[in-house]
Amino acid sequence: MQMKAFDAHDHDGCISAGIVAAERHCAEHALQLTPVRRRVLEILLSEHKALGAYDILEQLRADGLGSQPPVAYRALDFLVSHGFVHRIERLNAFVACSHGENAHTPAFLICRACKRVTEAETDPATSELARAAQRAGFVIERTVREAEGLCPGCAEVSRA
Amino acid sequence: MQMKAFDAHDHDGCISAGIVAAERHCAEHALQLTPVRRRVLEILLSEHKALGAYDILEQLRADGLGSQPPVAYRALDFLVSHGFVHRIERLNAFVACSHGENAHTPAFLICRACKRVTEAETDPATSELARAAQRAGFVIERTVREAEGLCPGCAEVSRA
DNA sequence: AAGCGATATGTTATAAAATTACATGAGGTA
DNA sequence: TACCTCATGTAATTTTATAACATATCGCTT
Repeated sequence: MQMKAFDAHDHDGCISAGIVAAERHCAEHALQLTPVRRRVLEILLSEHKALGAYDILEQLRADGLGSQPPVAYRALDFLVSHGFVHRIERLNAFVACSHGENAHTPAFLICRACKRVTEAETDPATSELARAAQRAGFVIERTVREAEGLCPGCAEVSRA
Repeated sequence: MQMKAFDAHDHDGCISAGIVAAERHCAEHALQLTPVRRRVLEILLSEHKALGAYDILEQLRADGLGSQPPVAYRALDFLVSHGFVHRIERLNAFVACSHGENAHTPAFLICRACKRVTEAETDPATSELARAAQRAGFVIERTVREAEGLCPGCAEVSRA
């Protein structure tokens, strides 16, 4: 299991791996990783933090790549719908996926102090949500699992 | 486990039980269940659906109980912070709690067709989120667990 | 090459959700 | 009374998201 966001690591690798994975997936599925989409993904890959659409838009603007909200939202829709980026409902914000390109059911740990977000792979079948749904006869199409709190580093600081 | 929202039931009982539980809790804890707060709780108890703050505000306005957004948001903040109401992050909306007054870690099943929301009690300790947090050394303060899909009734209709 | 459909982007305007800041009011209590 | 706390009233603004319509680009067909 990867849980890089809260640990020191070679972050340049995260960026290039994310871009490469997206490029490959797009090539294989006849999808267009256009300049705007690619740039939005890069922006999100540049830190393990969730960014709001307007934060991203600001950076796009600085790059001369689009200045109106729909530009950012459309790129984000594309990236989210193909699994390159996840939306964090709790924050109305977005993070780059950190699990290569395969479909998955992620859970997120959101540090309220340093704002980093880490993605944990979960087994949807064994979750409480799935069990509750089964008991109720409910057909799940999408789930949101997000925990807010303190990452190891920030928890330690706050105890000190 | 209660999972009333998707089943036929004596709904008047839900409303009065919700109000009574809130009244009692407020009396015991020296909290004020003011007319606006009480009315917002009633509005939310009147259906097992999530309502946006502005939907609620509209009803308050009709009742002459307040017409500006902060009125609704303040009442909702109060009700949420004392556990009488839950916020559904996925919908930016609110539902009345259906589990009496004790603190709990609910999960929600949201039907995208009929819009009803049901609350399932979960054991936070055994959840995927808790396991992931434990592995990472993350201290959870709050969790969001929401599943979107089709309730039993709407799933059947869509299969027909 | 001209025309066509599909996909992506540019731009204006607006909607929806939430908060800030400051004024007012209703109770208790010293 | 004077004061404090809690709750409400109100105006203005900020933040997040979408609708609607125009333009551009690319591949395909004829």
